[in-house]
Amino acid sequence: MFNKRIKVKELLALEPNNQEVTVMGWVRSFRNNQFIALNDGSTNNNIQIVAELGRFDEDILKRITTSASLKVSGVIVSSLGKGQKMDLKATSIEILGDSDAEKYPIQLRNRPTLEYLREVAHFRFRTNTFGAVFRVRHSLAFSVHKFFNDKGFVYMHTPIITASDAEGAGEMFRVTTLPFENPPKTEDGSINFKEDFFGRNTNLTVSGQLEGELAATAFGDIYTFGPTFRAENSNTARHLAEFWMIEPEMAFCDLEDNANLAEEFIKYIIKYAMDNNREDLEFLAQRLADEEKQLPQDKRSEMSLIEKLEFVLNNNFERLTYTEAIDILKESNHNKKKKFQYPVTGWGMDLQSEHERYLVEKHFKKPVILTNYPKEIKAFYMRQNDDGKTVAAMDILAPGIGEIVGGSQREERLDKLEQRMKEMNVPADQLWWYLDTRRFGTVPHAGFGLGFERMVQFVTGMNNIRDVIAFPRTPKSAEF
RNA sequence: UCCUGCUUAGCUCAGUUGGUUAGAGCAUCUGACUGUUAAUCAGAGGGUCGCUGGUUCAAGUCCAGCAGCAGGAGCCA
Repeated sequence: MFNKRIKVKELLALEPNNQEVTVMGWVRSFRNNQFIALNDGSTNNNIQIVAELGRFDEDILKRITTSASLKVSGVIVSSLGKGQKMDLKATSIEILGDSDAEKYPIQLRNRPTLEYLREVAHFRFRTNTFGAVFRVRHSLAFSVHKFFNDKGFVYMHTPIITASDAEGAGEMFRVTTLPFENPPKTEDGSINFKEDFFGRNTNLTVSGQLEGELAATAFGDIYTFGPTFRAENSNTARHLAEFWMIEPEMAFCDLEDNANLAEEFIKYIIKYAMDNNREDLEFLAQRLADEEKQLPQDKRSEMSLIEKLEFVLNNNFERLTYTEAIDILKESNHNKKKKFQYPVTGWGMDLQSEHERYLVEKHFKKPVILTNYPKEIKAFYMRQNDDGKTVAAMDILAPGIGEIVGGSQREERLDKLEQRMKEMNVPADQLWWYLDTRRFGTVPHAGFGLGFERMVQFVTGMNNIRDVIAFPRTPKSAEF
């Protein structure tokens, strides 16, 4: 009979009037042999349980240790203390699970570092920071579905295992049941994938986009939201080997429609979190401010986390073309004083992180949508513009995070697409099904990919992507 | 993968020009106190100084290799 419990979040919303309630949760602290701060994950706020002196056996009190799990019944009364409006005056305390204080790895008074908490990721949800981060993450994920559902998009589950490595979005993880020792070989000595489970070489997906395009040419508007895998040896605060990506794809849609949707979408999910996770965001804002106190003045954020999110909601994203961005960079004092590590050589160059950061953080100081990149530095499926030099690509750059969205209008003209694939050595025969959509009822269409964890980073202010996913997979790390 | 830095108690960190028995705060344990808010006070226990090798009379300290972690870069979302 656990369903009689009230969640702490609901409980704290009540007016104390001697109501009898039962709560269950984990001990955050036990002060003065009398006051238990109990948390159940519904909110970072704890319910203070008062175990009146002499009312409970010494051997029960001794077992009330950090992170022990309790079932507590009692009545709620106005608190005599200052830190909270109500107390739960306990009539019964049941220890559901002991927690050996000598061995439990997180003692909150030690102010454990984020790095340390990654080593005990199975318990880090029991801290305020990760409680807030993962409740916000949930809201963002939920609002993604709500946003698209309300617009009539169809949610597609694109395959996790794929046979095409055609997009070239990065190194892939191989999926196989062949034995490591003595795999079957062909006559020329290479591995014979005909004998593998799928009868061909298969990998974990690096993007659901190509399959998404197939669905968009029937449903009109679709989106995917699923795990994505990149076997790159990237060791940064914004890369994971396993991450979640949202990829809408819209038929009858051009680059401008695409950018409009992306901006509306980002603002929508931020607004949703602001409306539904205010307390958690305020906590995270304070956490970030405290963390930045250690930094020199010029490295601190100009705005608080909340102010930054409000600013994003209330201002249009800056839109400019790649060509305009190069001009701004070239004319910038930063460049003239040769302060870029990679000099701005001119049109055609790929933008380095430092260039993107300059545009977003120094020049415009808000999210930027960059469009119409040189075709040489972009993927084969992007629609060629009439100038013959650029493609209808779009990247959205966010302050502090960098590229958060990458998208484009897709090349819907079969001849142009085939020509580009040939130029870029993309095997057209493997992608016959993709090309078929251009043969039968092709339509102008567009879409983008949004890295979910980077979005969570942006909203929570967490600097390291490993701290916004429950169990991060990075090179040399997959413990949990 | 490249560059830089770090690795000393359960956690966060000091540790001088190489020198005898390696320190602190917090946590933990024991006791006291009891309307606390990261409770407070007193005491106690707790270390193969990341690993391997080298230099030296002597290495936590110097050198080399390896590993892990962090930050930056590249690749990207």
